[in-house]
Amino acid sequence: MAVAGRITAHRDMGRSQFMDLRDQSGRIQIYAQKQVLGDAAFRMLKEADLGDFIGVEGPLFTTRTGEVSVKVESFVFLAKALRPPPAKWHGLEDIELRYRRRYLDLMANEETREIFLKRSAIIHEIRQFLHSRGFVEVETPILQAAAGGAAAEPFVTHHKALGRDFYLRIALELHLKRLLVGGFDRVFELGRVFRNEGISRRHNPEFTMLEVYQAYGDYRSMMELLESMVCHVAKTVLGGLKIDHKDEEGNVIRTIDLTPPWRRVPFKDLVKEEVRKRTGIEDWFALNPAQRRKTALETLKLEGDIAKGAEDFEVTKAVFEKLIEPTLIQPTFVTHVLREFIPLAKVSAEDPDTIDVYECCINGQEIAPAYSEQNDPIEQRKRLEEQVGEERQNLDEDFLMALEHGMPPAGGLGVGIDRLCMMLLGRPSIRDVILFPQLRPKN
RNA sequence: GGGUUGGUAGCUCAGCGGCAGAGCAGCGGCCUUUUAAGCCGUUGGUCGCAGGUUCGAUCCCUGCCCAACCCA
Repeated sequence: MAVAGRITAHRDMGRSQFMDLRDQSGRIQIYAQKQVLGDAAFRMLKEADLGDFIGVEGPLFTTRTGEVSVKVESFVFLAKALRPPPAKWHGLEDIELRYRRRYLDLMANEETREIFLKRSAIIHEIRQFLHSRGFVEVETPILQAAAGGAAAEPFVTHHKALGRDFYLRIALELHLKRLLVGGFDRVFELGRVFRNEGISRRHNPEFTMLEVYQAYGDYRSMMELLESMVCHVAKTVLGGLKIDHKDEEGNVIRTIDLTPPWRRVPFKDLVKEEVRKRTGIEDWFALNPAQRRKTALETLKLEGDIAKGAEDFEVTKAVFEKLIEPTLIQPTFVTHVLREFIPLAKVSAEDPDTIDVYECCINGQEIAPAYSEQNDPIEQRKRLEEQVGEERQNLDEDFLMALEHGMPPAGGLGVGIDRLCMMLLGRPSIRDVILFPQLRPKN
């Protein structure tokens, strides 16, 4: 038997010694005896520190207490640790150190290793699922001359040779749609996007996004796709569709039930009902913009959530995001979202104020929006020009030109992978599911 | 941005005006089936940073840095 790994514990008995070796696959105990190794070699093995890596050879045997162990006949030093590992019993509890020096957290805490092994499995199963449905995985530029596809502040960087600034992408959308124009009917990209915003329990400035586009589909087919994909992942990685979230004492604080079909409810119905419950106003959307603003600020107490110059639709958006989204714990497709929210989606035939879009909320957070993609080049130009206003340099002219060559009707889906992991793994902070979350640099 | 809590040895923490402490890790011993091994001994500090009050500050005050949580 030959094994190698890091020394994580040693129990010195004088003329014999037990050690625990660990690698990614687990832990094994080794047993060394002076009588077997000889004075010099035995002494050298005892010199090894916690954290060192060694390889040992020898037969397997079972100890008096029943543990299968390797009896060391020979060993070799593989690597030296100059600094000690975190304490064996308490592990590493300091939350700041766990984020800043994740390697120590991984060394010390089994739970952390579990989370990131499962995150890896989740991403693997997402790829499996999409491949099985004929989707092609692609990679598109991260450095972009104009950052489009979402309303978010981009990071700016600089290309020396070209002598100009570039933006880090804030979404994958516009390049994937170019591929639809090019004839790739089923594409997806799983990659990092960057948004120049604050850091919180739910926001990391760089995060992982999945976007999927399916020609000849629409937002309804994207419901089936998302439901099936998330259920596939939950079954294969977690073994079931019911997910318990626990507090720090291990008490179950909520159970998320992913059993399809998920609830479907129009955006306006949700807002009307919530406003009626809180204010008695029968129809929020029958109010005029001034009344809406006054109600939101004074009765609903959203003064901090609505900017001074906020547009009317942003007032309604704040009502949804602050008062309704946090209550959507069980999977819910919020459909028929107001058209101003997303300029890249098709207007709904049923209600021209709204678009063929859903926002899928689970665990009190928006996890995935999807829409019937706007593919009318003239309408698309109009909507994007309205959105950017005077700032024409933010208009992606190449994308608009691509659309003019004809894009098939398509359903598109975006999934915040980090938030999906939070939901599936029951973690309350995005930092718990990102290996190296962004913190303020120390010193 | 505001509030609350925290930052003391490598790790986990106590101490809260009067010599800087414990457990684990480390180091030196004893111990040939242990597993949080055990026993004896022992080293280790910019008490987050900078000022202030005081005979004397880890402790009280002010400012700043970092973090977690809550609020906006």
